[in-house]
Amino acid sequence: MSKQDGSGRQVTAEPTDDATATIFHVDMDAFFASVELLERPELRGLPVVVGHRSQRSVVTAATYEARKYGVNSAMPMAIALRKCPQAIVLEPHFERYKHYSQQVMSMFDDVTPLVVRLGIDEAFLDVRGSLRLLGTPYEIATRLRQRVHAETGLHCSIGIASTKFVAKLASSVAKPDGLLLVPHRETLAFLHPRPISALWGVGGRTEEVLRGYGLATIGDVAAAPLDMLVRAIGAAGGQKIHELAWGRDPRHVTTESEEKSVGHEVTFESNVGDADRIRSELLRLSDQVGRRLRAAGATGRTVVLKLRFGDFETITRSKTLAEPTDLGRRIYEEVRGVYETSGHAGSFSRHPTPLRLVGVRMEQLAFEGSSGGAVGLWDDDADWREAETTMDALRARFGPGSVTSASLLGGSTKRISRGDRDTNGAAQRGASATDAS
DNA sequence: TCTGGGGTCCTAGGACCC
DNA sequence: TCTGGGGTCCTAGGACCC
Repeated sequence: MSKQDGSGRQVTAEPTDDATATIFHVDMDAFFASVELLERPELRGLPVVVGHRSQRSVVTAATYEARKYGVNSAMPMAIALRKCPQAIVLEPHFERYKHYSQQVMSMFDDVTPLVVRLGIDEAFLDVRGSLRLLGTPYEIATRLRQRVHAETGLHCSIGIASTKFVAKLASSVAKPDGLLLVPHRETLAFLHPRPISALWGVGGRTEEVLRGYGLATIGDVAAAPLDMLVRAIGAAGGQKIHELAWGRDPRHVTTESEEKSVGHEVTFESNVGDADRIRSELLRLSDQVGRRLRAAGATGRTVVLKLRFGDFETITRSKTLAEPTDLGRRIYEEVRGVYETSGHAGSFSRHPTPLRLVGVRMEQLAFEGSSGGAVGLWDDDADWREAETTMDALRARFGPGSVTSASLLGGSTKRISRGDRDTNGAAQRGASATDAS
């Protein structure tokens, strides 16, 4: 059924030129960790994890040597180090990852225009239109893997199938540094023996529920009556996994869609009860969100405040505005209003429940040029827009941390900026330049 | 020494309108 | 007079994914 290819990895024996399987899922192997090892080749073969060493951090990536000890990404760093005390912890360098990501993604673009990026280290490709020019899917994938390694030193795995879901599953089976083609007619034989947790959308909770119904494999889900699945996990989810279990997945590899929300959040090193400190974080986060919106040419209509308490209980409170905005200052006004009425700052303000996380998100985005008409603005907002645009320019020149809206707001928020330790000398200079304008 | 930060999608209830 | 049905918007929470 399957054989080893030249690099010692599993591939299906036949037929490798199955033109019904043209969808690739390309997944970089232990991406962040592998990029770090390019700079630290002496650490090859050792258990390496990427992540902060701080109290509340989690593992961002782990080499396969570390995974042998049960270490996985998203695992609390404390637990990872308990499982593998000799693990070498490296700080993440996101700019580096972005750089390699762009390099690799542009190689995908050379193969086909039908590329959908999934985060920083994965993509779907449909090579349907490239067969005549570039060869069979198997040949295209083999050359692509070789090129990625030759030009970056990184390894990737590729799953090839007739649908996205099966391709993704195939790449996970092929990992690491592998290639697996599942011909269309072998789809069900490939799917049905696998555990339900392999289904897209089935995480820990859903797996538990489905196991309660006696379902263990994808084949069990395929054989289960649809109304039982709907009763178990809801209408949409039930339908979806039933379709996936039969190898049906209508999603095409099409160009990416617009973002639906933009947000930032922060987990404190230790819980914070002080409402003023929370307000200053909200200002900083609102400012970041506004900056992201302006850079994307978008405005948002709904602001969402997120609070996580010491016991991990998480609440959100939102408010939809009459007018959309892309200004950090407006976002802050609204999110602060929501915060003041959330009960955290209000009646308990003398002894607020300590928070472990605060977040700010904008939803209901509208993009420049898209329908919906012009954004209505108050005169006041026009002035602020000018000020924040100036801040954007200063940041572009002097660095991201050079100006903060705390320094810009001045006056009543001086109290807040005092707690903002990011404000440095450059920020002060930037702020006065802005104030003068 | 227990849980990041960026998101998407779904559900469900209530308000409101016709 | 004691109560329909459909549609849309808003809000809150939760599961899941990378």
